[in-house]
Amino acid sequence: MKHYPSGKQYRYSRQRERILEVLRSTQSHPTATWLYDTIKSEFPRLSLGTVYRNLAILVDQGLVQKIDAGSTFDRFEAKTEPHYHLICRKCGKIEDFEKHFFPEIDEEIRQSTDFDIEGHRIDFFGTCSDCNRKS
Amino acid sequence: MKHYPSGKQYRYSRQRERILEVLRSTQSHPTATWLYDTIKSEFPRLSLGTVYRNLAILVDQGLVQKIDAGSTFDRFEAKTEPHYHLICRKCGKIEDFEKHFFPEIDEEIRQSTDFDIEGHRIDFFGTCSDCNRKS
DNA sequence: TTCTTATTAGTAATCGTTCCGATTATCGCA
DNA sequence: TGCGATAATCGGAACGATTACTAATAAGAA
Repeated sequence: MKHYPSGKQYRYSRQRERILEVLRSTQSHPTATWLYDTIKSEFPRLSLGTVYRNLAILVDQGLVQKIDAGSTFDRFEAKTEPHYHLICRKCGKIEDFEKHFFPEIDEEIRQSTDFDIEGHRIDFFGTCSDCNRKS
Repeated sequence: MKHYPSGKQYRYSRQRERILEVLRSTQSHPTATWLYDTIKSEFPRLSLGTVYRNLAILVDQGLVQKIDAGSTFDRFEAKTEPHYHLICRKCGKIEDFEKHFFPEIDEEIRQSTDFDIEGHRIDFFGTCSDCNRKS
């Protein structure tokens, strides 16, 4: 997703207002295309690019969260033991973290949902030591 | 990624063996393209499709893990309070989970790494109640 | 209203990933 | 060993989500 500068002042747009309304009114976690299809009848000339651009702006404003892997690429690893990942927000580097594992949290979750929980993943976000040194 | 049936018998392939070797020998979390570039010199006629297919097979065999968002689409939500996600492995549905939050695990991780930890994400994987009913 | 400039629509381009047909390699079995 | 069945490869085209570009439109200040 394109990065929009934090703190920028944006003009009002009916499309963006409506995108936020729809996002707030649903329990699901929509894709850009689903939002486009949903609002298209209200804005017959709506463009998919407009949906993407406004989502990026809403993320910049802190009104919307994007659920992703922190990277547009699939990444692979041969380590199959349970472990967590440290993901650097600046350079995208992924490091393994193996000092702690929390098997007990699966059990805590199982007690409050009807999902059949198989396991979990934890990603820690932050800045790696290399990027810290540079800035 | 294409799904390969679990438990299937696969024939030996030099390309696949090498892909696994390289994955096991690196600390990084490579992309398919990086693997392709890395072993291209050993297999001058290597195809990128071969890398993708063999990665999918290795994942099926449990020898490799794929790090992704569980979906090829970006997904968005307007809920900005901290919460976790329940992701259904069968239908891809994402549900919010808000009964527990574990702020203390950031602190535990901070003590054993030089990453500057800002926060974390937890995704629980399993089967949703709808899919459980159907099967 | 008028002027400036951010936003939009429409379309083309990009890029990671998957698919397809022809060729090659693996491997069970004679 | 050699044969036959078929899985795996290669090369390139196709696909799908996302981004980039440009002319037209709309927001908002004066």
